[in-house]
Amino acid sequence: MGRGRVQLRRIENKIRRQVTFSKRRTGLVKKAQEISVLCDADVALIVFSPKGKLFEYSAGSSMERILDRYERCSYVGQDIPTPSLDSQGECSTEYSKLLRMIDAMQISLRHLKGEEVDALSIRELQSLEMQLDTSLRRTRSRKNQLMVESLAQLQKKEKELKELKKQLTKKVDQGEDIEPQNISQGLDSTPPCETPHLLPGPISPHPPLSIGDTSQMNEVGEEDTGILIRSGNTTLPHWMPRLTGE
Amino acid sequence: MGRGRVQLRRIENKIRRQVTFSKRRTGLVKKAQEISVLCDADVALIVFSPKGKLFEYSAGSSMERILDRYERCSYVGQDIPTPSLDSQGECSTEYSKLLRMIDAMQISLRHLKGEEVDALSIRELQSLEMQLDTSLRRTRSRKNQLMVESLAQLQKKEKELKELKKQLTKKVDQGEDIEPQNISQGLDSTPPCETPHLLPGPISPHPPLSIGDTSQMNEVGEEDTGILIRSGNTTLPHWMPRLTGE
DNA sequence: AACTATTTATAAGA
DNA sequence: TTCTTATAAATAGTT
Repeated sequence: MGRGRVQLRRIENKIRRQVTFSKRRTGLVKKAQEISVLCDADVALIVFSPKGKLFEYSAGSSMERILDRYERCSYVGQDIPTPSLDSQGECSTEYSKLLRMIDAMQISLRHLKGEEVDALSIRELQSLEMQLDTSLRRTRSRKNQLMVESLAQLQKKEKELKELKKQLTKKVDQGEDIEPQNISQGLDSTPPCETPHLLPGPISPHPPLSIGDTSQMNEVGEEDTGILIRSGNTTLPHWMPRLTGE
Repeated sequence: MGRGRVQLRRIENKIRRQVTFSKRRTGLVKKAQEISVLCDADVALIVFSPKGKLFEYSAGSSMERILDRYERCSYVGQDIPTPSLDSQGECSTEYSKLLRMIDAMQISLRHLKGEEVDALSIRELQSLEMQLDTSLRRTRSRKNQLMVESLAQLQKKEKELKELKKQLTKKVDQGEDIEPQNISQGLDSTPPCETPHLLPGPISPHPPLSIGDTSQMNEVGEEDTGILIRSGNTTLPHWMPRLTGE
């Protein structure tokens, strides 16, 4: 996408490489954000420039959360790190203990994930079934609880916004000046539901990739309008349709 | 890039969302690879589909390496030269890795057991819910399969016994002598029921007759030699009561 | 999974 | 770095 065909190899010219890096990093982040929004996915992106500078971006959840989740997922079914040359006897004793533990846990995990159930007896299957049933109940219950809370928050927010709008309209009609801070105050103060995924992040020193659109990636803005309702409308969270749709 | 302008919001149509996710995920990975090659950068990309499936990609270094580096960076602020492969504390490095692994797995286990679900976000709860639902289906399906097979075996056995009985009665009526060994062959050779789990492979093509409860199709389906159960009496297996109980 | 009409991303240039 | 522009790429809708 540019005036020349792209060669898939390292750009030798230092300047050009730096420029390309900057541009493409921006593009990558934008793509990441788009897939997150469009497809309701959690995305984490970590980039180290050749100079060792860190750039990070996450969408859907915080980076920390996504990385935790990643570890949880990737460990399951993962082969156990090679017991690098058990050199010391003491070491390997403890080590093998852990290995056995991991082994057992992996089996449990697989069963709870419905894998390898062919290896189970009827008795075991029954107990597993009960366990899963309980888990499912609790999970659904908790999910519902959060949804209800979230919904309440949204309704409250909507109400506040309407009120605010009314006041603003009134002031404008009176030709008065409006304190921007008032607006912020009105919109802020949100402890509630599912974090919207702004960067809590440490990095990204350089800023504002003011690319042509609503990029919410960057800078640690101290304040933020926070939750789900940006762009001043009543957009509902992604799970909302389920309340009525199913 | 497509026939319509892209709306920056969640795609409601499930199919379209899934397709878009797949396409864009591919694109994202490609971009990540390109920036890595062109600009000599290390890139790590982690994506969770809305269903909770993990996709990962890394370029320049291994995912593990990049995440380690990330953690170090995010604590401090700037890069630290790559630590050459475990050179010093081989033992403790490996060991602590196992510990972390165990830690992560324990959390997964708890969640799958419906414990500590309060710590999860709505998103995560949804994905957990789907996972559990799948597991439950599979477990029930497999259980049913075993029950059906077990039942079939029992019926077959019963039939054989009746046949045997008929023959014996006949012979007795004819006043003939009967070989005790014949009887033994017919009746014995039987450990307790509930043995259908020694099979190496998938079992039985019998459709899951709706015995226990409603369950869905199971992806298993292979040849079956109809081996199993060597049960030789008409004692019902322990799970029988549930057939009527549920 | 393939095919295009379009929209997007971006390499060069300024 | 940022803007502009010509062009290469990505991809939404369709088959």
